[in-house]
Amino acid sequence: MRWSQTLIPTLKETPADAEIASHQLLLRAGLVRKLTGGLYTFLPMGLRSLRKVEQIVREEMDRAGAIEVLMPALQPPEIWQASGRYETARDVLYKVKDRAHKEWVLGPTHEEVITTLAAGEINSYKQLPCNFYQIGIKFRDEIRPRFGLMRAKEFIMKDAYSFDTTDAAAMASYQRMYNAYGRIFARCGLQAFPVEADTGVIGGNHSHEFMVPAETGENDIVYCESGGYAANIEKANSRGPLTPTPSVDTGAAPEKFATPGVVTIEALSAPPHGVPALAQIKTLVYVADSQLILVLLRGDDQLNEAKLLARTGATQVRPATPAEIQAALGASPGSLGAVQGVPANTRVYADHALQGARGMTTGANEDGFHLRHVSVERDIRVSQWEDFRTVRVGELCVSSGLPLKIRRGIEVGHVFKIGVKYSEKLNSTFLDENGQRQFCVMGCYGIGITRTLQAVIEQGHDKDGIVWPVSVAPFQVCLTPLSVAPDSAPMTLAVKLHDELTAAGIEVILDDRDERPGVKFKDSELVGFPLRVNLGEKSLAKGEVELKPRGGTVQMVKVEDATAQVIAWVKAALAKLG
RNA sequence: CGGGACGUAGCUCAGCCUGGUAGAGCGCUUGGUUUGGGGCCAAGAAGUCGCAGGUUCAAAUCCUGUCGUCCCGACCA
Repeated sequence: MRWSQTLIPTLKETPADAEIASHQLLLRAGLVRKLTGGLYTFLPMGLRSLRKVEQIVREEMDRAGAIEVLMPALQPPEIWQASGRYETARDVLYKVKDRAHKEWVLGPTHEEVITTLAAGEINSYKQLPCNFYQIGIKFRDEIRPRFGLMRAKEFIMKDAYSFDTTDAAAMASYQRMYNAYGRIFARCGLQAFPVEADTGVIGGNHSHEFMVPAETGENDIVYCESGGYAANIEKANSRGPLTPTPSVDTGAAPEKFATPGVVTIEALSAPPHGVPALAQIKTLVYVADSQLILVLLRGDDQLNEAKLLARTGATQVRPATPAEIQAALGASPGSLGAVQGVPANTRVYADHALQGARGMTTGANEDGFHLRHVSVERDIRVSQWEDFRTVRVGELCVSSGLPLKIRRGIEVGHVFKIGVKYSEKLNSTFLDENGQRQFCVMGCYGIGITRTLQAVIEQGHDKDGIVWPVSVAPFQVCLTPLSVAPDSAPMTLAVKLHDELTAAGIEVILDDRDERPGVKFKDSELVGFPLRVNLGEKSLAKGEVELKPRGGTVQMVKVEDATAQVIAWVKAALAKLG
């Protein structure tokens, strides 16, 4: 390939609407162009890298025994109604109408479609286990697309769905995908590691996310330095708060006292009241699937809504409005408490940190008053004790006892064991050895292909541009003749190397532009080709060319050895990635 | 959906406060020069100042509305 025969529109200046390095470089290196918010066109170099990530994923899926299919993006709403997600996922569903005004859904994911397929095609335990995958476009009505390809309205995903006869067999399928994911990210040159994850709207009970550590990531990862524990903060737990909750039994009964204008934990902890946050009870009112519930936490803890969703088993939770709170409890936010005035049919959830708590202070359910000397288990009708709090840095790891740390990460993959949620709803069954009809046990496995591509850039760049792993670079080698006159020595040799390397299966781009050396060097470094071969009159006079690895130092090579040396360099670099 | 910032040439931006002939750098075109790290000189093309109203003799500039972009939050399979 010749540089002048493709489209590589590099930019000297940073586009104003790109915030993070990888997004800026996608634009500056001419890999993509924005059509509008959250929608991008892939240009030739971006497309080549995208195809390489896809190919790595495809090879590893095939190796793991998964079967490639391709499902429609346009889907009938009926299967979404059947699964229940027409409602629960409505916020991200794009809906379109045809000329007869019938509604269709643009698929944000494909559990419904694959399960419908399996319901029709899988009838016997002899057909199981099986695992179908596809690489295709997903549509999600994101509230806020951002960071280029990281969170887009339309993106490319590899999704796989396993079907098994039993829970144990499903775990084996899950483990195969988990292992394949490790290989995939390693081959992409990415440092990605698995963390325990919340299962969210997809449902299920066992899940890991693959995270690329990056300050610009949108997830908080809680991890233990022992290496034995890592979890998304939505899922993470610890041995509890570092400071003990008050638990001395004074025998005193709850006592109402006036706190005019005091409506925050912080205000109550300040003079004149001076009640430390950890000795307060935070009373939150939520609506879980239209059911009003109370959630009690220690005053200095933060509610983890993902845990609330999981522990209550609700499909949706949201904070109650002030009007709903007033109607149910007769007080305003800031003066709420669960000691008195809670309707008998209202479930009261409490966090474990409050178990055994005595001498606590909480709202009196009367504006302008609080209660002191509250013993949680004596004075409050708690329906259910659960872990609802958000873990904080420094708390102790449940297994190792070491202090936990938190860092940011980009989620590039996610594996779930789903169970029978979709097979029940969409009737995916098989007959077992005894002729009994059973539901298929499912798992689902996603990799954000476009996001992975950008994560590679986020992890691999320097001040000059992208530093591609050789496995996903748009071209492995860039030939840079410093003179491009057709019969000049540099150009003649460049053409010869280009043809020899291409014949040997090396991916080569020949920078045949009549530009000054500085421009060509800067561009090749911006786009990030792993190996550049400089062909200039000076070194050619000595019978040599220069090999310049991206981010490395120049190595002089005899002209007659150049082809073999380049091939060896590429092979060695690929081998390192596994 | 709440909070904030911003829409002026392909890109990055100035001009707006204090209304009066539309600007710079990069990029692009042409010519010259240069030739191992985005070189230099000269000439040139290119903008309904996001859009719609309003105020005014006169609006990029002031006012109102609207659309879009980016950031923070909420949300997130």
